[in-house]
Amino acid sequence: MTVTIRDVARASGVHVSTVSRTFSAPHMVNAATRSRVLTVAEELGYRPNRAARALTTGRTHNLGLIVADIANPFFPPLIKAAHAAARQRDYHLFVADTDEEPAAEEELIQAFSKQVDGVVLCSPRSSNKVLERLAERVPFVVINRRLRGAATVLMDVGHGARLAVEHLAGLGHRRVALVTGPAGSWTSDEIRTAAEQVPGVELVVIGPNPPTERGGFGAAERVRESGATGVLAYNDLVAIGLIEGLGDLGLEVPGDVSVVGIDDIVPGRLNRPKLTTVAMPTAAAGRLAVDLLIQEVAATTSLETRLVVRDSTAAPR
Amino acid sequence: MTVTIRDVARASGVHVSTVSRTFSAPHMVNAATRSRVLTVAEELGYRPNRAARALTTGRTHNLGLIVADIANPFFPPLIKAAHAAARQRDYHLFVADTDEEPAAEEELIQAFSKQVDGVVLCSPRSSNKVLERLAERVPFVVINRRLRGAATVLMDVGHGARLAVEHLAGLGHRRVALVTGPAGSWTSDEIRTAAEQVPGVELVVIGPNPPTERGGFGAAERVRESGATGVLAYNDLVAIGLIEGLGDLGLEVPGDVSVVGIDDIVPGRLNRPKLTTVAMPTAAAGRLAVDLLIQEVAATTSLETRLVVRDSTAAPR
DNA sequence: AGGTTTAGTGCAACTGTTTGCAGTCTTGAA
DNA sequence: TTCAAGACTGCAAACAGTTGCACTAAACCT
Repeated sequence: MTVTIRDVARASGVHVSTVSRTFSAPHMVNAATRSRVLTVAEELGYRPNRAARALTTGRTHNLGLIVADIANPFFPPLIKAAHAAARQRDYHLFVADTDEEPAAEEELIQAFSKQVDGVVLCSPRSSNKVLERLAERVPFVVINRRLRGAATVLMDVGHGARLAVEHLAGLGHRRVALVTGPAGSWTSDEIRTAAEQVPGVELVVIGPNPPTERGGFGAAERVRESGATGVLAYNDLVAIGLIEGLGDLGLEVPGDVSVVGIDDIVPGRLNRPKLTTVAMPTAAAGRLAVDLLIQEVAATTSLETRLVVRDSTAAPR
Repeated sequence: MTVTIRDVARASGVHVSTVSRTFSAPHMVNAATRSRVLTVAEELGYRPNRAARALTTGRTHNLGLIVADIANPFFPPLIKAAHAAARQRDYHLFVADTDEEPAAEEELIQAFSKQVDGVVLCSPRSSNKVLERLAERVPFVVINRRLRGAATVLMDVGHGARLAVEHLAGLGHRRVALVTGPAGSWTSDEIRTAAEQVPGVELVVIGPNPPTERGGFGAAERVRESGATGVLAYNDLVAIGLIEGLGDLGLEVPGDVSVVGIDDIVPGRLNRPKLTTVAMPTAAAGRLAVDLLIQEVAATTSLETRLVVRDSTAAPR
């Protein structure tokens, strides 16, 4: 049988409320009593039941984290950091995967609402209207999306994209292709408008493309036709696929064309050539998101991105 | 304020117990009453409070999943599959990361114990003694480890390793190096004993090595010295690092030496050359583990591994 | 017609904690 | 010495459900 607060109370000769307080408000109980209760609790192997506690306090000490696809290499570092931040304050973390389905997103938030103190929603696919309604049921923080009434954590891709194009320009590339992501993607737009602002380079836009390796692979032909010597890809997966596609076309990277990705996922670091990329602070975002949630502040924060130069970029022939 | 079972009861003119039953034992309530209660509940936006339910029933409908490192590419597919399996039966999943620390493992299980109906423990680092004691507090299923009294899901690396070495032998390699993992690793031993059983190849063991890219990189020199033309690496990360190290030494893969990895992680699929590897059924393992947990069966299952031949292996020069 | 089952519902106790209120006992100050 | 203020601690009512038991009424059998 599980040992409860009553067992501890009986065994240490005090009332249950005293036992309760030694755990949830230690300063309210006499030092001697407290230590006696604690040792008895230790002996009996007592651990407070969080569900019961949640019932009265309304706080569960649980958080929810919803991502589009756990297996997409972009997310694990974010999940890991969020988990670490949560544990640090003694919170537990539900992790959920929507499989890119907006409906699952809504469903999950509903299901979580009674069971968590807040949820962090990563790159949500649902409409603003839906999210705003949901935000009334449970506190939110949204990563990578602006949402009225919710705390948001943004990563400044625009800045990174500009750095990337400037890097290419600095190497001497005059014509650079932008291999975009899916139509209507907020990120894709950010990248594009930022890239367009760099003087001295002619930008040719190739897209929309699926945000995957296959998407990049499929764009290789058009990149060659464009005559661009430098490429900024929607993300690392696209960049890696593109490099492979270019290889099949007989084009070397970075010899014939330079390509830079965005995200800085692990496969990019391991790939050959090692990918030059815009590092997204996913870990920082995950950590910050849970901090905002726990402290219940409704700020909207923007995180810096930076350029990581590796081996997939060089001066043009 | 949140709407409770009592609100629904009042609004539909029945007792709370009837409302309770329409949700937890629908067959016990008259069809007409049931539908009335349901529509009222819908109107009011009622959702059962799982924490409260857990208090009386003792079942939380939550599961815990503990892995060594969320950001290690080996785990995300497993986590994703476990999550999907859990959702399918309306369970939620806590995910936790031990950062490779055995102490964190124990701590997490303790913390979970009151809050979940079971936990799946992936490649645990704790001692059997500790785990067996913990198994009394909460049902377990362990992946990748034999443990008395707990359901276990094993992946048959040995079989895969044999296939890999046979593949190399079939290509004509007579001398193959085994780049092992950390000393005392169960997996490492499995691989070795299986590899030794393949006739017609001379096996040279190189190790122990850290189970990382750097570990593989560092072993390149010794691989060259060994004179082996084929290599089986402890895992894909090691294989990838090794390929890079060999490259730095002027050795081409698969031209000069063939290498096969183990795990089939995403970076291996994306790498150039694409990695020949032993595919571990991590997704199946995750799914199976939660199924075992939910059905409370204490079986010990073994999952098949298979060889995926890609571009990092070829006949020797 | 009378007895027995059965379906449906209500009652109230219980799950493990928290917490506002009230009581007791010291302690310090006037 | 008296009174007020603390410091502890106990009491009991929540929190949101579930469930064994009892009760009623209808249906079913002889």
